Amino acid sequence: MQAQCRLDGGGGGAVSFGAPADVHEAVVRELTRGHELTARLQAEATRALRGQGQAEATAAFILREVSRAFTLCLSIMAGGATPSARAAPATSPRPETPDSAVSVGAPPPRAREDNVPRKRTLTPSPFHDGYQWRKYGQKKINNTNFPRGYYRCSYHRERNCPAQKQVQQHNDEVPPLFAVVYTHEHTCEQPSASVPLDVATNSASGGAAAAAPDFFPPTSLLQRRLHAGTLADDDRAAKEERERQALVSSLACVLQGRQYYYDYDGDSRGAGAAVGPAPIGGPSELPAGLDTGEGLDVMDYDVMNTLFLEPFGTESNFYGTRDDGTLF
DNA sequence: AAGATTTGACCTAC
DNA sequence: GTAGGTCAAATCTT
Repeated sequence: MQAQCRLDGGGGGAVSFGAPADVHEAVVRELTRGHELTARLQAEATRALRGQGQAEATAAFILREVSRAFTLCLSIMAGGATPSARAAPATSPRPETPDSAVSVGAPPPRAREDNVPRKRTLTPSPFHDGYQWRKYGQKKINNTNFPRGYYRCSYHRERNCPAQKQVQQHNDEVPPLFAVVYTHEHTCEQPSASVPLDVATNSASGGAAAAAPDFFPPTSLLQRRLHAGTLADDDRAAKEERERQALVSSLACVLQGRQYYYDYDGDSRGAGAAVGPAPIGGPSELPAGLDTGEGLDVMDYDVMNTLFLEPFGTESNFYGTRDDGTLF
């Protein structure tokens, strides 16, 4: 991966951390966020470029490579296990956690007999991963503040797809983060598919295909009506507005957490030129337009820069905070 | 009416 | 016995 991230634990470093374990945790956290954003961008790009032939194929290819790079880095951070090695947890250097591919600091889930490899991640948008899910249970988990929801693929029955995931709110912040645990791989071909997207495994192929992205609601009735063209225009407009607000909210959360803020130069937009990144404020200050009707476009472009263009560009693309809280 | 969600009961591993 | 995961009837939504 060509992205260059200024991240060290010393005084001259980008972000201050204490023990090496803190650095490790921070790296895993950022990689996990990056991976999640890549998945979401993949879904967005799929929708935006649908039917545009070469552009669609090129974007899909590059995003798969970015996703694969995140996966590899996460595997390395997990202790040297490769994605394929996750299928054999007995050989993992960290056999104590069945979902050792990604650790987010939450209590490890109870061990299961089936030995199914799991992937756990934190995300502000637990329901947007390109797949359609159906909730089949909810459980209050001991020593946690939030119930855990159990979901399986909407095509579990009709296509015998074994994919499942668990979603549990992770913190009290606004907007909140959610811990998502994926189990099993999708084996179904979901409708409106054009680009494979398997967030659970990072496998770009594997026969799993992405449905049209959706931000609301968690499962599929509204999506199906939209796909079927049975949604009234008013409903469609309302849904688009909810999608827009959800996207802005969740992306703002991610960017706030990272403190990666970018100036947006509207004149250079669309020409393909990478806009020079610049910190424009503290964690509470969002890029201009985020809370306006133009927010989505700005965020789309910034996320594209962050994940798509700049990893292949120059250094100095990443920002953090000094010990005194100022941005650099 | 069909499909999704909720929720208490049940199952199983520890 | 306890806790996590799943089932299935009841309820809700469209």
